[in-house]
Amino acid sequence: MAEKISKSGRRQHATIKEVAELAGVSQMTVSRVLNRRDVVREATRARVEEAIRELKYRPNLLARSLAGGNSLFIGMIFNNPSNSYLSELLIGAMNRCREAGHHLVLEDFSSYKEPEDVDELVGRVSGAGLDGILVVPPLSEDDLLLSKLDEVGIPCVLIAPRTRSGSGTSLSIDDEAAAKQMTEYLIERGHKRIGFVIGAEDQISSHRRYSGFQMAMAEAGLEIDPDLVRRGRFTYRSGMEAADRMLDMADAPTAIFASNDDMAAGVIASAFRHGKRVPEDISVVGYDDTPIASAIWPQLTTVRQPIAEMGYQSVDLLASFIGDEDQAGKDLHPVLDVAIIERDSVKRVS
Amino acid sequence: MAEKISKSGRRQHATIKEVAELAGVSQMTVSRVLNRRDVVREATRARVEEAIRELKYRPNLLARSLAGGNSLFIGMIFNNPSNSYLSELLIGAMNRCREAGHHLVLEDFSSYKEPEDVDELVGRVSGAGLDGILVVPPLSEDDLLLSKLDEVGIPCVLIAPRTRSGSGTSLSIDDEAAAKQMTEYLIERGHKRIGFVIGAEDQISSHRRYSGFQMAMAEAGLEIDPDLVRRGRFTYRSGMEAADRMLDMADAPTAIFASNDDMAAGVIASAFRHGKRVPEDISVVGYDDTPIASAIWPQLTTVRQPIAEMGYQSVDLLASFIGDEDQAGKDLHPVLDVAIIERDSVKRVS
DNA sequence: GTGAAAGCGCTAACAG
DNA sequence: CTGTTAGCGCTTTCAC
Repeated sequence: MAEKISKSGRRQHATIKEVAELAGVSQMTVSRVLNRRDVVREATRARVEEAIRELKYRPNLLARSLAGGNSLFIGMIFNNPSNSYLSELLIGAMNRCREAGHHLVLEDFSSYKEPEDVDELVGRVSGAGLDGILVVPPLSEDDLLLSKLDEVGIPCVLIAPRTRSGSGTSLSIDDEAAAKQMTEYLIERGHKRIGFVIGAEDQISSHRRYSGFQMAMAEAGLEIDPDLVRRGRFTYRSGMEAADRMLDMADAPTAIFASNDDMAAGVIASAFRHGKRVPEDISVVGYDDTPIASAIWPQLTTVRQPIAEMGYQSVDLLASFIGDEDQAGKDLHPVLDVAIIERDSVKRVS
Repeated sequence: MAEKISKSGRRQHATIKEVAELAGVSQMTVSRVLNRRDVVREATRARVEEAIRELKYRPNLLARSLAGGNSLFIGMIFNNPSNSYLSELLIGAMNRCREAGHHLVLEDFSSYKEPEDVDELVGRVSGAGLDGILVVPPLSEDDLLLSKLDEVGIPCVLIAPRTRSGSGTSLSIDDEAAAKQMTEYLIERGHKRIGFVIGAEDQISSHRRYSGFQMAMAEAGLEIDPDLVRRGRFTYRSGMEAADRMLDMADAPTAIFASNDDMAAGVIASAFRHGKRVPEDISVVGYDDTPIASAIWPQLTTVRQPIAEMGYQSVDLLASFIGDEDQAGKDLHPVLDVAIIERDSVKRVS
């Protein structure tokens, strides 16, 4: 280790200047091979790369952003800090921010309970010198907040918002297609009497997921028994209650599709209370692939959203929205695909 | 809004130079009032502060850290990206990093499955020019990884590690005291026959939590029935199985303390299968306050760790460890306090 | 008390 | 293809 140690005991990293000296070129040339801009001659590039390796040089991101002048301060607002969804979003967003030299600033909006709170909170982000904001659900479904944000004119990317319109940009996943796919998965495995637990009435994803279920059933020529469709509130308990009603029926379903994992876990609890085994006596599927899906037993077959990917892309979306005057020709509301995660809660019936 | 807009359409923030001009002083003076170093004369300071307000000036953190020369690149390694624990830790750490001008770099170690993987992974962080590393559990309990990290000589803060010793620093919470407190909570509410589900054998927190349980029982003069102590694996299913055995007994416990929330949820599922109501027929408590604790029904009374606070403090701990030559007189292994979160899974018995 | 100069490490603009 | 000259916005000397 030939590293210099400053008086503070910190490691000094090699700088571009030292690399340039070792390679016998100018700083600019080093900078060029780093950024692969114009083609540096093969021979010089090799020398520079050798020097970089030797000195274990790593570009200083701070200096890079400062000099480059194109580094955004991006805020991320959320109201549920203890949430695995947030954790994945954060990872995706941070990774992209680091790559692109942007800076992510977290703003906790947990204290937002009453409509009166919104002004203070929005003031906090608008006065913070942020270049743009990433709005994490369920904040992205809050019309009051959204309109206030729009008022102060700060660029926003809404993550999984209620609607895909609006003055800003948004990033969503196709709930309808996903629910349709999951229903088809059940149908392919021989299920015909399928129960469905709808989510909370005020969340748009509830409707879209139910609609996907309806589409798949219709396409397969299967009938939906109205008694097998119950509304829940996206909570464990509401899922349990919904299932209680279905399983009390003489002609109980062979499978239940709950609109999220919490409710699906509640459905499984209800099955236990009714002396039924999962998946032998009844198949259960969820949606979201939250930690509860793999925590419970049997582990839940469910729908997984590419959450980290959304975090990653949301940064780019915001950056391109801020960077360009004209938004023409750009997809301001991209939609991402989901995947079915097969675990142990579904069984084929004959 | 008198903001200048660059050709790229980005907002230009006011700089220290503009503030200085408006206030009729030098940049240096502005810098001084910002950093509250030596006392700037009251009158000048007022002028500067007025200018700052007028221009909505916010110091550029990039430039500040670059010039200051004291800004760390801190890595955070984890192996479970979809985890609410990580999300809170991240929030705490990021907030402190922003305040202190440090940079947090996330490194996903999920691919670490076999001992062979460790060298490549450690190489990734040691070659990345990081000043230090925050090790998130359960990585902080992995002796192989820890020794490799030690070998390459990169400063680490271990979050909730197996032991409080070691060459680096660590941050933990007092599992034993917390479990003792929770047991006392149950005892105060009249419970005498209390079941306990131990966690996975290889995790040190399992032992500490059980030990806290034993201490409280002993101090209260209560006996521990060996049949009421079962080992689980920190999973839902293992909690369910452990409770199955206890609830099959003629003399079933009136309360069960599971060493984490997943197992507690499994205990509740087992109670359902045995036709018991929670908390009317049996009280159940967990540990961790993960999302599952408030997702299930009834909501779990549990122990909450100050996770975000740990993230926050871990950054300072690392920074002070890196910054100073002599570690004398500093607490290298601080221990944080926990809190009991009262919800609906406990009932007083007479 | 306050200011002027120099530079943190890098990249943009223009030369050559 | 490569080097030179300027800064990015701030803080650190060291003067006054």
